[in-house]
Amino acid sequence: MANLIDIFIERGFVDQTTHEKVLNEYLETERVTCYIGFDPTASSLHVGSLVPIMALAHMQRYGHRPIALIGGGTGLVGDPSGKTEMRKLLTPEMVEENALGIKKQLSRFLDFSDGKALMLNNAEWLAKLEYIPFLRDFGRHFSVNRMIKAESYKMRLESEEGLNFIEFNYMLLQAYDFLELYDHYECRLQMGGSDQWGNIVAGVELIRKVRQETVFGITFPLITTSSGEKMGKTVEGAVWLDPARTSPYEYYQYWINTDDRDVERFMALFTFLPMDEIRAIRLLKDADLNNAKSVLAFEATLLAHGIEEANKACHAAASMFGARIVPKEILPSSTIPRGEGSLKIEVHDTVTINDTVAVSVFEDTSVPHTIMNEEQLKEGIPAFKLYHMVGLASSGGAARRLIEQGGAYVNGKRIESFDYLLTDRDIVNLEILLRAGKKRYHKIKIN
RNA sequence: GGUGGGGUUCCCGAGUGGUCAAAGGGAACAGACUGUAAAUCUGUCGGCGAAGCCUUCGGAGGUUCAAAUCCUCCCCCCACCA
Repeated sequence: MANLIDIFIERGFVDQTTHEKVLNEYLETERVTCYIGFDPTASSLHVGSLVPIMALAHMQRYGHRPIALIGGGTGLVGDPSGKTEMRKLLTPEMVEENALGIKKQLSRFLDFSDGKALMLNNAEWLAKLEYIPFLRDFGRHFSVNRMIKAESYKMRLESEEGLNFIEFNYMLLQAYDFLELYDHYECRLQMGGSDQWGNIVAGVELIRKVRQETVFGITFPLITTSSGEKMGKTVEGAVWLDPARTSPYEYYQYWINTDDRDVERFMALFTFLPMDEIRAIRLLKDADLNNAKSVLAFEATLLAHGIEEANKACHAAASMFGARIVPKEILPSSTIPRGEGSLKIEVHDTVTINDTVAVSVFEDTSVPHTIMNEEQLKEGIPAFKLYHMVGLASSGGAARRLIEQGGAYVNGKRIESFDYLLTDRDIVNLEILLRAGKKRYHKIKIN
């Protein structure tokens, strides 16, 4: 079996590790249990959490047992690591609700059957802690002198806002989690983002002090895009894994818009495609590089939403932006639909305008859409109002500007005037295709 | 608790009575160029069917023909001292 650490390093998952050598041996010789904590700060995980999720998934693929630990207890305290501002404190009800959503999403990446992966909530043991016994048994092992030197607290200690006591305790609780998981699940490895280094090391040290045992930690690098942004941020906010918040179509679009420079790196991190194939895309350019982006988008959507949604998103993209045939030589292991045969777009009718946009009609609900009845259109509705209504513009004024700047298209044709009246005459095959700018689409479906 | 400094539009930040919907930068959006990428250039960037009007400068009052700007009270943040 290939050593997992090597796989992790090869795919870009590793920032720092503790006891590199011993950890290597440990992973080579045993079926291990490892854990990563997830903050239940929202009812959905987002793209920013994909690195830890993928790390757990890799673990499982190599026969190890991953534990996803929901921070139901620690979420009540708030982790200050790497944060410039204090976290909002969560109520127990919120944590409970969020944990449910998170489990659902993790189930797509991890197999929780037969104890092959576990999901635990640290509220289980943290809520029961008593202050005095906790301080006496564990608090005495923590040196404040060391804690305040921790990188994870540094930013806050130097900031104007400072660090308050509840947050200062976070590290102790996370260290205690590790101990708990070590005691009850033989978990000897904790992973996390690079901002978690201090918290992870605190756990490693606590276990050494109270159990005289060596346990391990791995941190992931903070993944940013080449333009310096954090992963998973768009104007609309985070890119969520919950299809109700970010539709599979938008999710697919997020990935297809990946910067050229990031394709190889992201492919290694966010898909399971073999590394030799991924390395090959380094040589691609222009259209072929775009094909590689399609594969990235497809594979990422496949993992997060399943094959059916991935196919739909892929077809929707093809119908909106033009079909791409991904050659067999590019990422051959990917199951992305390739070529004529597999790319089924039911084209009942194709209207080609200016040879640039093909409007095809087929059953799909991926592209954002609004349902209207024909009556509403009979008397006509000014374009800028419609654009605002369906959310392609944030206000009437914004819609007006958009149109005046030439960024609005109806059925592929640029509209010249903001008060262009859309009527039932604009309906083509029971829909009207609105476009804002180069890549934002919205369909009006009739009836 | 004391003293001093602050809270401005998405973010940073200028503005100390009218010329302020508020400089400048960033982000964002559109156009051109392209490959649904990046870079670059140009334009836009509170709301309203756009004339004018309305809302905005921590909150509430007040002075004034006129307030982001002056006065009063309150809330919050920071620094130093306790």
